[in-house]
Amino acid sequence: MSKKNITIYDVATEAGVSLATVSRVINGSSVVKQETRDKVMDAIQRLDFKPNQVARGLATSKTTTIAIVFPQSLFAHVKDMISGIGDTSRRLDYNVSIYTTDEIGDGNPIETVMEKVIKSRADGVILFNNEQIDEEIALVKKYKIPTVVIGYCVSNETMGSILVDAKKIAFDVIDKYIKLGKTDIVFVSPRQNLIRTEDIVEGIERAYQKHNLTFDKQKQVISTSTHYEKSYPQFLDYFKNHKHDLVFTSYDKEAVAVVHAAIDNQIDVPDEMEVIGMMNTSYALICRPSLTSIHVPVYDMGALAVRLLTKILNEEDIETKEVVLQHVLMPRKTTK
Amino acid sequence: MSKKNITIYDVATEAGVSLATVSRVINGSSVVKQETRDKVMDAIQRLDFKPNQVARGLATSKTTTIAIVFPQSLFAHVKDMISGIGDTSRRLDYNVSIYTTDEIGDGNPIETVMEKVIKSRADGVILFNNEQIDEEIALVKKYKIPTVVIGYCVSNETMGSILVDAKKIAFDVIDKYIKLGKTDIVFVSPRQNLIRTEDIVEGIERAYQKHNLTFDKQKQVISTSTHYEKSYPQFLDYFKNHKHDLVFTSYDKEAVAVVHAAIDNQIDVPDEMEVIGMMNTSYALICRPSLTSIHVPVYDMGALAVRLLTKILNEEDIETKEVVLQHVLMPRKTTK
DNA sequence: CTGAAAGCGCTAACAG
DNA sequence: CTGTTAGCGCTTTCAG
Repeated sequence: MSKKNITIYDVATEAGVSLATVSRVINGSSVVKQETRDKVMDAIQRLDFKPNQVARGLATSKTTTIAIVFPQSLFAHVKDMISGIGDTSRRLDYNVSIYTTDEIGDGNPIETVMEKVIKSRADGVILFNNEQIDEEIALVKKYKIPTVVIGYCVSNETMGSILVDAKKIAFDVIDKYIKLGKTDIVFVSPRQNLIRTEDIVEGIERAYQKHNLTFDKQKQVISTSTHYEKSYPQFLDYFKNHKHDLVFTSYDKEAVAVVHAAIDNQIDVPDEMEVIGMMNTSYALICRPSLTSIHVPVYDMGALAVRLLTKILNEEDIETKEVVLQHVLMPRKTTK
Repeated sequence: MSKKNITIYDVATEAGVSLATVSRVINGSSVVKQETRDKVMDAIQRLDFKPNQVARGLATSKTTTIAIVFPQSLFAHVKDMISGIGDTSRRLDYNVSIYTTDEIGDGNPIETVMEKVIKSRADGVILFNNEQIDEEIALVKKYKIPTVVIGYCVSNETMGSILVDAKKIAFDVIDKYIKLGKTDIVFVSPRQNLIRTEDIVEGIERAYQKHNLTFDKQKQVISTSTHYEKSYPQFLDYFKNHKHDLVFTSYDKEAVAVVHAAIDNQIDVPDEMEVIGMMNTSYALICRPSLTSIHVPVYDMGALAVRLLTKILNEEDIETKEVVLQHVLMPRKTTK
């Protein structure tokens, strides 16, 4: 507290100009004579002046920060995107604030969290598909705050989405197996997931329909935990009296639990049963046998999310507010 | 833009009081008559007023946000702490902004990043031990910004640390093995790590010294990549003509690479060679055989980091600014 | 090309 | 217990 923060005003007197001029140079305004610009730059240097973003935010009603909000339980997915989000925001000169929901159980988390976002006056928010996404979307809509959501399709004046085509992903793999006569297929999904379970199931159903077969959601969809300590025992028990042509999971870690549990029940993977995971994370590599997985471009999804969001914020021209990225199957040892 | 943001002034007129009074009630000042407080609350409700944090920040020179900065490469560790950081900041009513370094390679990342932190006027920052921690600490010191660093010991007026006793962790395991006559021990570490490699090595050295043996850093410390695609092949090659009593790694994922590579070279784990990892992540569970690992209380470290930081910010009494947490060995199948 | 002056929305003495 | 009045540090017309 000894040396008070130096302000634009200090720079102005130091440089012998008005504070308006200083403001102009730090904002790169073109209309400043080179000579005075230099004087100001010098003063800034000498005083080690760092413009106060808060004050600027108040004056411009822009905070240049974007808020990302997600439930703790979705962390595994989100972390893979944060690199892309971080790099891109940094490049575009945005700050990013994280707001996590649930896990604490105090009152109504989502509303509470969104209230903080509102108060913070973040310029925009990035949401991730999850069980309560509709509620979250309703809230950002209510407060008209520009947002892009990852993994769930919405778009309007101030909203966009970054997606992979979950229905197609599911349809393609299932269709392929059914064609080979392998119709005993099961889909396992933890409750919280970045990719919409509903979409995957719909894709699967379509594949079955195409071949005049029906997919029985009651029996062919298994829900599980994101914790290996829970999912592995569950499947260890399950595979005592079950075996399928293919089990398809919406996240690699759960697929690993399936693979290990199957093997521990003397089911040969992939000869007797094949397994396909999703996201192509390190879990797929570490799994033995190594896991066939569907690669989803998470870094790019994060990067594009902030890019799209900034376009919305700047009211740039936008070709499409629903950008869908390509996935690719990474064949490894759990499939034939 | 149609309906302008409603401000404290609007609720003041709506409630028929002055804006100072409104300010008082939203800040929970005790000296407001219940009756007028009710009037104001009503108005706030009716207008759906959300106080502007930015304006408040400017007025109080407090942003109630803490910045966490780390290199992308440290993400695996940081993500495990963010739950603790998130929950605790939420409870204490702080926002958290993330600032990532490296990976982009534009100019001098750390200085650039810290400059953003300064401009944002975050109340405090949380740093994580990494290769450039000294530089980072120098910067926060220069700008006198309160900070707590995780995994690296510093403390002074405005700084504290959250730690585990890395030297002791290492000393204890190594001492135990040497006592059993198992002296052929190797330590593997990826370059970026939350736990200081230097400390671990020092702990190992002490254990050797205690038994009048010497630890050869050149040969007994192996550095590797955090990417399994890289570390596994490296060890697959390495174990063609190496075998040790124990290999100890500073992160589970690398231990998994070691275990798999050893097994693939017909080295029996744990009978011929034992392996111990660190952090006790899901990788340890998934590894086959399951990996013995040292559990580090990451959630608590995150939680305590923000708690300590807020104590520093509020100038509360602080017993100690270097809080060290307990670790615990989780024995599994890669040790006898 | 530069300066003066009026805010941005809220807090915090200081009176009353 | 409540209202008045200065700011907080910066941007942005509007003059000149």
